[in-house]
Amino acid sequence: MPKRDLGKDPETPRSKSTSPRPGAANIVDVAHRAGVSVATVSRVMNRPELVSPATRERVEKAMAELDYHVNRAASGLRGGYFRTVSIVVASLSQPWYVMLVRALRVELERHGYATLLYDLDHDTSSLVRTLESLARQGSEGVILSTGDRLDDPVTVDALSRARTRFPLVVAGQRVENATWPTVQYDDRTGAREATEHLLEVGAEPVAFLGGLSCSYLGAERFAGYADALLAKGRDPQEWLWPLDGLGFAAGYAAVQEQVAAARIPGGILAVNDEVALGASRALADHELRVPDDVSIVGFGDTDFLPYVSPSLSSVHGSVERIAESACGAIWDMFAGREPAEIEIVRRHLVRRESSRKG
Amino acid sequence: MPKRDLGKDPETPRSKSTSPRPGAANIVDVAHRAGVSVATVSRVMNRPELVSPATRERVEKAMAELDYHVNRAASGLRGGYFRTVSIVVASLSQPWYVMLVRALRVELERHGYATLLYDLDHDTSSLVRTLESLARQGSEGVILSTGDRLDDPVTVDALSRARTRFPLVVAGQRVENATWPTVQYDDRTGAREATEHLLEVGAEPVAFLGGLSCSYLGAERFAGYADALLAKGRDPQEWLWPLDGLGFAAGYAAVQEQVAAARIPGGILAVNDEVALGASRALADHELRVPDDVSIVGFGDTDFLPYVSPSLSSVHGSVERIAESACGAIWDMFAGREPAEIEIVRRHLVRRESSRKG
DNA sequence: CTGTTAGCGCGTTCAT
DNA sequence: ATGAACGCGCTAACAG
Repeated sequence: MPKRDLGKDPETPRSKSTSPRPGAANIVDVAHRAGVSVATVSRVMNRPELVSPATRERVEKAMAELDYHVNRAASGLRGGYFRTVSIVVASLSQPWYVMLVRALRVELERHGYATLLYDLDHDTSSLVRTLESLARQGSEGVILSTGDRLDDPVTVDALSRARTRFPLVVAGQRVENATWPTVQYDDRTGAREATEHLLEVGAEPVAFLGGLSCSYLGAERFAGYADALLAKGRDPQEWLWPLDGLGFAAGYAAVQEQVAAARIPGGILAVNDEVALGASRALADHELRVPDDVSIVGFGDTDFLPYVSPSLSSVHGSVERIAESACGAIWDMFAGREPAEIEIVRRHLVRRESSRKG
Repeated sequence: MPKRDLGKDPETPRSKSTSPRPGAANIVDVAHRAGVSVATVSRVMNRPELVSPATRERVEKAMAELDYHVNRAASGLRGGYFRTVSIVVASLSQPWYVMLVRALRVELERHGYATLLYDLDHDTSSLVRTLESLARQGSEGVILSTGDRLDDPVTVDALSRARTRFPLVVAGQRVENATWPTVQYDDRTGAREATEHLLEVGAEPVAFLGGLSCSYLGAERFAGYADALLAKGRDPQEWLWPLDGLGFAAGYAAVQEQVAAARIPGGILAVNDEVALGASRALADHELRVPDDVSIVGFGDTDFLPYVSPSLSSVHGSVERIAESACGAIWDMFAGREPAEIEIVRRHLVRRESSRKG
């Protein structure tokens, strides 16, 4: 297997600039201009506390005058770091992952790190490939977030090997016997509470709208749903509705199909907010009113929920906390410390019109 | 002004790994194992046609066995390229920019390029700072997309200087006398057609919901709106509604305020889809029906539009075309060719429930 | 507090 | 078709 990482497409033109930018100032130029050695310039950038204020000022002036910017390649080569972290997400078509990327970026930027972005588009083989090529792409660490199942042997192997190459933290799920740090929501409890809420407002029976086969999140949320139903002596399998995809269209199609078959529940717990909105629209198209006929609760508490009609209830969880924890684990690993193995972020239900007492 | 790009926060732990990964194989190891010189290994990676098939195979086998991955830092240092492009967007809170990022990533990945992501969050000073630090962050080129005004002297200067440091393409707007290549939508025509459509369905008067002061896009779309109104002898200023922000909440608040003041139009052209949805909800909260009382058209044709109630009409424009053109310009510049100065992508209206003949 | 110096891993001549 | 050797710009020892 060839290990070429670069420009596989012969059509792709390659950058001509063999040496960086012709007129660009380098550290030697700055040192010269400031009348100091390159080491001092380097210190001003990396360990300013070791340089006298007067010297530091001279150097900084020289840097400004020459429009100097450190060369990341040289810096990374010598120092072994890049001040760059990779984020790998399941799919940017899902708003929650976008929220996560935003939160992570803020956190990373705050610490002076740049962000490399990868989008798997729910393709597992793409995960393995991405992990493989991430090896030396120039990022110091990787934050992976996906709700898709990660526990098949090939993926676990890829993840384990990746872990030996760079700090890796997985946001969103926990794999048995996994060796990497994990941050995730308490999805099971969140789903149980949401289901209990639906039962409380009399929205029976409650259907669970979410695919399970290849979704870790779906399975986890279904487990919480099942907890609530079993406590009431109901069969959780009876109103388990399969879903083909995780977007608006999938939610719409699934509900459309069930309702057309005259299967009409009192409430729907959707695996995410997009599916919930799709479901809501499908119900509307069948003259079913939300929440009077059918209540709906989604997952994620995405920003559009208050503005759709009816506004959608959803299970909230702080994405900032996830981001902070994930970055915290990364900083720990950078520092050679052992990160906390698992961090669980609590969820809570946000009630809106779609699940009011009807 | 100090030019430090790295870890400003003293609290941030720094990566310990002085040399990359301890056990990582490098090009020397591969050469040794394959019984060739490092030059040959390099050729296998970069100019495989110059290596005999037999040798190539031996080298590739060695690379696989050693789990070798080229070191981007060293490669970039020597070769002056990174196979990385930076994307800078106005705000990831707006779905259109997310769509753009997705499309760009696909295009870049297809050509073997990684993606660095920056989010300005509509902060102009942040743009200047970002551009500044992008200088040598390790990306070969920059694609900037924002609808915020770029034509103040400081920004233009920052952009012009950036352009001397790396290939830069601006997606979304054109600045007079600008020296950088631009790809953008034909927003003015799109807005005119949307307004004409609203007039056709009898949704008069038509209000324009969009801030102009700091938004290039707002101004452009207003111009198209004004074109249509002026052709009918209407005053475009009369129903120009200011907007504080560009999200759901801003659209909601603006319409809420106008309606509370008993200013009720027959139609609303919103500067984007989020604003349109916020507006739609505000109308609903005032017992105004869409489209029977008020029609709405947005901009962007975001994916949730068909699933809200009523579904929202919107001005569509191919984000893939924008992405392709932007990348095309980047490849041109990489190859030393002059890119096309301006590329305009056509728009067209997608009619949905919110602007049906009422 | 500051200067000197040795590589980091790779791509590229220029040899052969 | 292949190899030897140089140096890209920077950081981190170490020396002073």
